[in-house]
Amino acid sequence: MTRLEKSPERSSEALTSLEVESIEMFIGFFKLIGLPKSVGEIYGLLFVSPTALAMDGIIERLGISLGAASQGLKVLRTVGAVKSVYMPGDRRDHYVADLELSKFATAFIQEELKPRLGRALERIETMESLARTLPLDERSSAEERLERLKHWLERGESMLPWLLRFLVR
Amino acid sequence: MTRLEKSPERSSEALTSLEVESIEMFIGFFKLIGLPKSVGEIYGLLFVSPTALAMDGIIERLGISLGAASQGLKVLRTVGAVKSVYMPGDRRDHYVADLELSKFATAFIQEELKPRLGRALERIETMESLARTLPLDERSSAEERLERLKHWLERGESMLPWLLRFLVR
DNA sequence: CAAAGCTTTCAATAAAAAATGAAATTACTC
DNA sequence: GAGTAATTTCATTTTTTATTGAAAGCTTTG
Repeated sequence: MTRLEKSPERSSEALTSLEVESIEMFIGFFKLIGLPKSVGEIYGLLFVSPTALAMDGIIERLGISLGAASQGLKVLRTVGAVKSVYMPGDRRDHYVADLELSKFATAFIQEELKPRLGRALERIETMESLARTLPLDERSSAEERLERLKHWLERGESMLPWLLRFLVR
Repeated sequence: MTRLEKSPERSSEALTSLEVESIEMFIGFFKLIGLPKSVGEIYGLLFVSPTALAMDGIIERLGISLGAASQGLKVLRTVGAVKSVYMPGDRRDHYVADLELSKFATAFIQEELKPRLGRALERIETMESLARTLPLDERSSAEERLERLKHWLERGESMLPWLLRFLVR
């Protein structure tokens, strides 16, 4: 059975302007949530790709390294932004962009925002006990501030479920 | 009229545990929205400070450089996270933390999120015209994806005013 | 208006983050 | 199960970002 000549498509051709636009846009979005350029590049390319792409195709097209591609795809997979698709007769993994864009935001909220708010609220408990050991004049101002911060964090925390619901539809 | 001996308070004493907790917490929050450590340090210190602090006090207490302090305070001022307070008989500026914590989030939304969404939506227009020049088979998949992304971005944009209203009370 | 105090600026340096690619690992094929 | 293809890992290098501190620029004071 004759096997593939690897990625015969337009692997090493220059990026089209459509691809460039997409890539630039997603680089920006991903940077916003703290992900490196290479991750945005990969997603941007996949987003406008009409076919699933194998890792070596991505590498050639974007001119990034093996390591960056592998790690970038791992991130995208764990965030659910990309999924791999079975291609009969080809042993490479092939990737497509998952179009549920809300997943990025959701992952960011669940994995960054929510835990950070939780930890901050714990920290405030600690700070409140520390404040109780202060001389009275300093104590009251510290306590007021902590109270205020706590309030605000709780407010933020209470908003997250709503936000998540909004995002998933 | 006898003038100040500069910052007679506890300027160069080690940080208290309360201060350390506060600083660590704010470093984390500020990093989340892409601001450097020094900015978080300054805000964290000011947040639990019962008195307004001058720049040289901040420098001594935190052990950061003049430049970092000046630039950090500038950022905090422009974001509205800190305000300077007049201290009679002292020509240095004195800073206090603004307790309207929502300002950070608001500034982030107004200055990062909103413009980025706007630019992305423009970009999509461009991409839509580019897509129209594609061969038919590629064209329809690209158009579907763009349509979907556009929808999602518009949704996000429509949520921002609500979010802002929620944050400001 | 000169001198001193305070703040900002910015070129140089240091620290952190990301990318590279060779080597190790895993998975598939015959 | 040996051989090869695909993928991951990770020590090193590159790039990016933040910090430093000397010098310049304001402002106040006497």
